[in-house]
Amino acid sequence: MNGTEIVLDKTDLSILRLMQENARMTNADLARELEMAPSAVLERVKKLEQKQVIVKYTTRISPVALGQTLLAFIAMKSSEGMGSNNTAKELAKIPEVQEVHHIAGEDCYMVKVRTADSASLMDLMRNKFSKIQSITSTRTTIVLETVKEEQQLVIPEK
Amino acid sequence: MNGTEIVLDKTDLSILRLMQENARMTNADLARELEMAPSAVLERVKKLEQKQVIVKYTTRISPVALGQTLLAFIAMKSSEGMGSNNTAKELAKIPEVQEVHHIAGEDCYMVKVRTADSASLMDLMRNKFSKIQSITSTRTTIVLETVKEEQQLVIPEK
DNA sequence: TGAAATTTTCGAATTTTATTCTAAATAATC
DNA sequence: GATTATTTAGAATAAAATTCGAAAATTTCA
Repeated sequence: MNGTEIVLDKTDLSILRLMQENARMTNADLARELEMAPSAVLERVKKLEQKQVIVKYTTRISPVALGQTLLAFIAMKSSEGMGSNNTAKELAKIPEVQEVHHIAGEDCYMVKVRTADSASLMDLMRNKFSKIQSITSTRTTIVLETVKEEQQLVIPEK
Repeated sequence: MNGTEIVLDKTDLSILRLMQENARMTNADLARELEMAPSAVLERVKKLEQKQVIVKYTTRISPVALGQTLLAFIAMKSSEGMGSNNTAKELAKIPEVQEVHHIAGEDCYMVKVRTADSASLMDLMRNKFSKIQSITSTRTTIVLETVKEEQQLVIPEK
């Protein structure tokens, strides 16, 4: 046994499904939807937060509205030993780096980066990535158009 | 002139910065933070929603808690003409597909998929992807470990 | 420039929601 | 099947959301 195992019942899943769709839904509305007392629902939500099932409530902002029109995936190789992931941690510190994944296969990391334009991506590579010694190579793929981008999970009924 | 151009002042950016960090922050707290009347802040938030600067309020849920432990990037080639993006639209309909990007270079699309395990990814490929005739090849990269995953934008001061 | 028009902000009033707490009900344990 | 732990409900109170009219600030353009 692990002690960390998390049991989620039907009600929890419904809460998660509703909250995933609209994080600003009021507790009262949630209660109405689930046909429960607001106090009971609140209790559950707090537990989901405590158990870290709910990681964060966040607002999705249009990148275009903020002039952040460049998105790129960068496959990177690193010279570090397989055990350590210092390279990844260094990459993760950079705000423009939205994702860092350790991947199977030829390359070591898959990195997702969002910046204003290609000039600022170049900046980033020159001033940040180049400072991370362990990176031995990068292969950048520019996104021309994004058709879908979300991280909604598929939440089972039960 | 475009008519669609969006002007965001310092206050708007502060609102976005705070809301991006915590979508469930109360309007009252926002107002206190910005040292403004709640009614004025509310007005701004509503406008940001209307202008689609705020796209969505969403709850980030731990994939592990829901047993969704497999993440993969799939680079795809498609036989469709350059103008159309029907393939992408079909891919976007699949709930397990979190992202679909049209990319520059050899491949046509970069697709991000999250499922329970490798078996369900196989399922997905057999039962969904294979139904999309225009897909001519796929190259799947499995994520071994995710070090960072968010889509927080870097919001300028002014 | 400066008057008119538009937008933004404020503050007070009202409705709604969040939160707390105790007791009852339900579920789990041994 | 009795005991223990957990969950729920309901009522009470504190806090927040929302509305709206008026003042202030900003923008427009003659």
